[in-house]
Amino acid sequence: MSVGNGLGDNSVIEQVGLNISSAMGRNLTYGMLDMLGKAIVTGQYDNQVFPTEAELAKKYEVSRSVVREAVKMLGAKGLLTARPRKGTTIQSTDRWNLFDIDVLRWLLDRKFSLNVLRQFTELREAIEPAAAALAASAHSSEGLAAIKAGFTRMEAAERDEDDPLEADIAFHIAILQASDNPFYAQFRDVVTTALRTSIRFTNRFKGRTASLPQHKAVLNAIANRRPSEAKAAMAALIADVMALIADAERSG
Amino acid sequence: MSVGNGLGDNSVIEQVGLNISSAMGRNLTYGMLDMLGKAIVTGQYDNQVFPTEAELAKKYEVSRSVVREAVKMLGAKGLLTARPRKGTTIQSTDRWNLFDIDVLRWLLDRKFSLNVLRQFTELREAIEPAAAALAASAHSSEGLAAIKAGFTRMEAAERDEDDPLEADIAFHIAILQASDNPFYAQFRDVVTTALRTSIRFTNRFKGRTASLPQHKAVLNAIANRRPSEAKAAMAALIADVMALIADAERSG
DNA sequence: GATTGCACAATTATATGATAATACATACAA
DNA sequence: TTGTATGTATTATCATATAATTGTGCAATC
Repeated sequence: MSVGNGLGDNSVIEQVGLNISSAMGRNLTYGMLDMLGKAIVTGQYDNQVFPTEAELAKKYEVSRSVVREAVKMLGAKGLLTARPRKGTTIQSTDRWNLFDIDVLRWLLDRKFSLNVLRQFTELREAIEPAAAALAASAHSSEGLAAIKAGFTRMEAAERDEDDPLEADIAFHIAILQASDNPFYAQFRDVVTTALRTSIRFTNRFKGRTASLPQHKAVLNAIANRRPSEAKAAMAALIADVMALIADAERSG
Repeated sequence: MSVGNGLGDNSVIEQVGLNISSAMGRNLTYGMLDMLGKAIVTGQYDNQVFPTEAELAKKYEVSRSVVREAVKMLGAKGLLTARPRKGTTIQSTDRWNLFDIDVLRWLLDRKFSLNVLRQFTELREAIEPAAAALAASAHSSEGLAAIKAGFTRMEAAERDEDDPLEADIAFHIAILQASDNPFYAQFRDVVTTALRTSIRFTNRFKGRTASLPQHKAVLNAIANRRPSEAKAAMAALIADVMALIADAERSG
């Protein structure tokens, strides 16, 4: 099945046909989702009209069903919109659902920008202290146990007996969950994704190890049900992260 | 085409067949999305296995393509997941993307959502003061102009020359946008949806009219580039909203 | 009796082709 | 200039067929 259509063959890949194969996802549709999503977010379609269903199907050698379902999912995430006769078009970036983990991952996978990391940390400065305060007043015994477990893992990581990043994440996630507010808990995957990606950066500076005493202060305040203390402790902790980023922005 | 299949005919509607018709959305697929999403969120499938594609297609009298594309969208929003042989299943609520405006709308549309409204306002208590602070230090001239415009609309609404709810929304949205941080700006649609829905509740008590002086304090602080003042003013404003909700929760 | 392997079946996944609906663009008419 | 008809490109919908996946149960084996 030849591919030399009228679209212009500007790359070897295009000539051969982009073989998605379910290696890229759990099936063709999810492979397509990931490939298109990444392409859109990285701006590969910026100065051209987005292809039609038929063109995408031909280019990626999949059926129109696969294309349509992937496009529908990208629509649900705010990246695309489709209209008869008009075609499929990329929505303006302010319509993108940044709290969708796929979108966030695509965003962070691209040429990583300190700017995005800073903006994200600005959000954490609002969310996490508030979550800590809520956790202090509302936590269940299991919630507190999870926070403690996270801290214990951080101590273990200090002794090289656990992964420091995963321990750190576990601690922060546990607090979000302990807030007993689904909107705060919602940031779980977002914080995880963003931290996991940003570690490349922050690792570069310190020998790592997020400050254990600061984390302990947060833990204690929550355990003793002191909301404003927990809030302040968490705010201090994230302020340090922010200072690190500001440093990096200055030094380039 | 008879519908008396083996699914059990427990309602008149089901006997006749649920006619989606594109009146429910811009087309059949979006109608299906809305109908299924609402049904899932309101718990209509809670104690039963979720229907298969074929069953849904028959029940709603649409083709499998329509069902599949709607299901894919609901999957992208975190509500559903599908596996061969296993069928389509509802994901646990902590996987639902609460910052998707459709999901949020379905959540708020259901009865007894005062609790959700309170939890959402707890989030606003963190987000909006921080956004106001950022807006105070980072706002552009257009950003400030939009905030002023929102306030002007609120003044007009006071004189019955504008819709008070829409004016209030415009003010808060403008601040989120002026923060110049896409993660904060992201809350635009969420805040809009939530406020628009919540008006039913808050309307019940006072003649409503969000406090004009309080909003003016926020505006002035931002205009004069005083972040901490803006933050405090906004926090006071939302604390009042929260008090209103707490009142409602007490009185039922 | 427990484990392993195989056949079967249910369900989603994919492909294909046909027709309908939508709405942009153009030409033509008033 | 405005309105109207018509052609046409694209998504929307339907129908049907086949493939892939995987849980279930039965049989074979140890």
